[in-house]
Amino acid sequence: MDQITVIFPDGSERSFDKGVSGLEIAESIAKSLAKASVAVQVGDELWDLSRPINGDSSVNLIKRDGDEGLELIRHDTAHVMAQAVQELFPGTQVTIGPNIENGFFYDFGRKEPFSTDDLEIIEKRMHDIINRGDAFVREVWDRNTAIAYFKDKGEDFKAELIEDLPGDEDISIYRQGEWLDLCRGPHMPTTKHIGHAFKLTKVAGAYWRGDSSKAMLTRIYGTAWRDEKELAAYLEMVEEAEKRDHRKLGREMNLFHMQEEAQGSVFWHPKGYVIYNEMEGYIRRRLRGAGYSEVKTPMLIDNKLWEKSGHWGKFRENMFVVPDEVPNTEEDGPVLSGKARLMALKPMNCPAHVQIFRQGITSYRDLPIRMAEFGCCHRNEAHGALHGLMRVRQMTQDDAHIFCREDQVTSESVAFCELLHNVYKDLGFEGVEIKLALRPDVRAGEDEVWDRAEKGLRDALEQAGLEYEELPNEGAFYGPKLEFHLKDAIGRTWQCGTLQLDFVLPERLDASYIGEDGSKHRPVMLHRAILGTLERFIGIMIESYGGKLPLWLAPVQCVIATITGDADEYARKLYQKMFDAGLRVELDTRNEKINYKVREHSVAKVPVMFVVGNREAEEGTVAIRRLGSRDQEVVDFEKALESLAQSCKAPY
RNA sequence: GCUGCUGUGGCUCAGUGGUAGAGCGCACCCUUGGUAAGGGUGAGGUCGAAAGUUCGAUUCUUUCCGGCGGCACCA
Repeated sequence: MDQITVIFPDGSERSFDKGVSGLEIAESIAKSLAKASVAVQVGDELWDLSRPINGDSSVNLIKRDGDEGLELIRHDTAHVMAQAVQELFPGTQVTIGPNIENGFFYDFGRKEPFSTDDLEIIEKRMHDIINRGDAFVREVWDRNTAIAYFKDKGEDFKAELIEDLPGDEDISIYRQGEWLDLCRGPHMPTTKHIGHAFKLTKVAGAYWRGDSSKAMLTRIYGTAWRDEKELAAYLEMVEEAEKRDHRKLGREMNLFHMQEEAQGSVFWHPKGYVIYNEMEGYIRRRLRGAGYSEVKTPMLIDNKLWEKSGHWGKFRENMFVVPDEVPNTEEDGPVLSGKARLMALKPMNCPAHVQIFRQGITSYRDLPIRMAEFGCCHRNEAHGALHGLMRVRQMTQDDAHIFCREDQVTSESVAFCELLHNVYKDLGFEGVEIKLALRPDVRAGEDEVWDRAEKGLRDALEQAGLEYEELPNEGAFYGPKLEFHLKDAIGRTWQCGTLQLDFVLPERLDASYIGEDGSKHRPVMLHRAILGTLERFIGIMIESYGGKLPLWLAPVQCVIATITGDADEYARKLYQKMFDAGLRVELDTRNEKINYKVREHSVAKVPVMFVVGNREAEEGTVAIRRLGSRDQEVVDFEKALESLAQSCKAPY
C-alpha cells in the first residue's frame, strides 16, 4: 500500500497509509487527542476529520477548545438551525449561513416571516438534533445533479448559488441524518460535538445577495460558544454594553434629545453642548496647529452650483431642496407654485470651498491650501438608517479640503494620518480599523491617475506605520478613500475619519493655479475629516467611556455638596472661586442628606465631588470624592482647586 | 426605502372590551443628616394618530406616524 508523509506543526514527520484520515492520525498519537479533535488542517485548508488524505501534507489537528474549533461550533450550529427550521416549517428555503463575530446567522426564504416566539421552538428542536448526534457526512455531487435536486425540492435560492459557483469547484454536500445542505465545509464529526451553549438572538430582514432590488429573506441570528460559562459571559457582556448606549445615556445625563418634528436632527441640551463645544474647540486647535485655516460658507446654495459640481446628478436623492419663492399665504391653493428656482441645503462643503479657492489667482507657491470648516450639512438619509447621534440628517463635520499639487499628495496624506492618529490617541481610541477603498468599476479618470492615487494613500499609510485592510471596488467614483472606523458599545463599527483623493471636482468646478511654468494647472483636492462628524464622534465617545467622559469633556466637572446648611456660605465662596477659575462647577446646597447627594451625583457621572461640612468650613479644606472610588481625601481648598484645574485641561 | 418587533404620566415599566396603576423624578411639609436612596402629603396621563368592529375601544382590526433591531444606503 502507498505511503504518504505527514508533517506536524512541530516539524516532525511520520508516514501513514495513503488515504489515512485526520481522525486516524490523531488516534495514532493519543486517544485523548482523537477525542479533543474536531477537524484537521491539511496544507492551508480545513478538512473534516474523516476525509482521506491522499498525498504528502502538513497536518495540524484542530481541537474543539481552540479558536478554530469555536468557528466550527458556530458554523455547525448554523447548519443545525437550518435543519431545525426545515423540520419545523416545511417549505422554508435555506440560503446562506455564515459565521459572524460571536456567532452566526442563516437566511431563510419563507412567505411568512419568523417571529421572535418561533426562536424558542427552533432552539428546542436544535437541542434535539444535537442530542441525536448524527454524523456530518461529506459527499461530492455532480453539479447538474445538485442543481436539479435543489430545484426539484423548490430550493431555488440554493440552486442559484450552485449555478454561480466557479466551474472548477467541487459541489460538496453535507448530510446530517435525514437532512442535507450545500456547504464548503468542514464540519465536526457529529452534531453532538456542537454542545448546547448557543442561543438564537434575533430575527431580521435581509435582502437576497445583499441587493435591495431582490427578495427579502428572514435572517435568524444566533450566538454559540464552547460551554455554558462562555455563553453566559457573552450574554452578560452584551447586556452591560446596552447600558452604554449613547441614546440611553444622552437621556439619563440630559445631554440631548431628538423628536419627531425634527427627525434625525439633534436638540443639544446645555450639558451636551458643553461636550460639543469642547470637542469643536479641541479639534479647531489641532487643525490650527497643523496649518489649516478656517472658513464658513453658505448653507443654502442655488442648484446651479450643485449641477456643476455633480451633486445634483449623483447625490440629489439625499439633498433637501428649497424653492426660492414666497409661499402662498392664502388659505386655499398650494403653498408652492412648483415654478420657482431651486436651492438646496448643502450636503457637503466641498463645492463651496472650491468657490473660495477660485477667488483671485492662486500660485503654486500658495499650495497646499488647507481649508477647514465646521460646516453644518444636511442629508436626507433614509428613515431606516437614522440611529441616534450616529446617523443623523443634520450634521457638522470637522471637514477640510486640501488643495495641492499632485506631487504633494503623499506628504499631505502622511501628515493627515499622523494628525488623525494623534487626535484619536488623545481621545482614547487605540482600536481604530483602517480601510483603503479602491477604484470602483464605474469611475472617472484615467487608470494611470488611479494607480498614482492609490499608491499615494498606501505609501502614506505605510509611512505613518498604520495597519489597514483593502476594500476593492469600494472607492468613490472620483477617487480612492481611506476610512477610519470605530466601534460602538455593542461592536457595530462606524466610519468616522476619512481621507479622499479627488481629481474630478477641481475639473468640474474649474479650480486652477498658476504653476512654475506660468500656465494653469489643476490642483488635486483631498477631502478629509478626522472626527467625521461631531455628532457621530460624540456618540462613539459617550459609548466608549460609558458616559464617564474625561474631565476636560465632562459637562459638570465638579459638584460642591454641603453636609449641613451651616456650610452653605463656605460652599458658595468655593463655588465662586471655582467658577472664576473657569471650571464647570455646580453647587448642591439642597436640604438632602449627604448620602443622597453622593448617590445622585455618582449616578449622574460627575467625576469629582467636593464635600464640605462644618469641619471643612473651619479648616478651609474640602473632602474630595472621585467617581468610582469609595474613598475620600481631605485637601486644602486652594491646592484642590489648583490640581483640579490642572487635570481639567484639554489634551491639546 | 425594505422588513420584524414595538408605542401607557418627565423616565423605567405593570394592566384591562366598561375611559388607568407602580417605582423613580417633580412640588410642598417635616427632618440639619459625614460619603451610593430619611419620612409624609400632593400634582401629573384624550393609553402615538386616524378610521372601522362594538351598546361601549387604551384593549380587537386596518392604515398612517414614531421608536428599536437587521438589511440596503452612508460620516
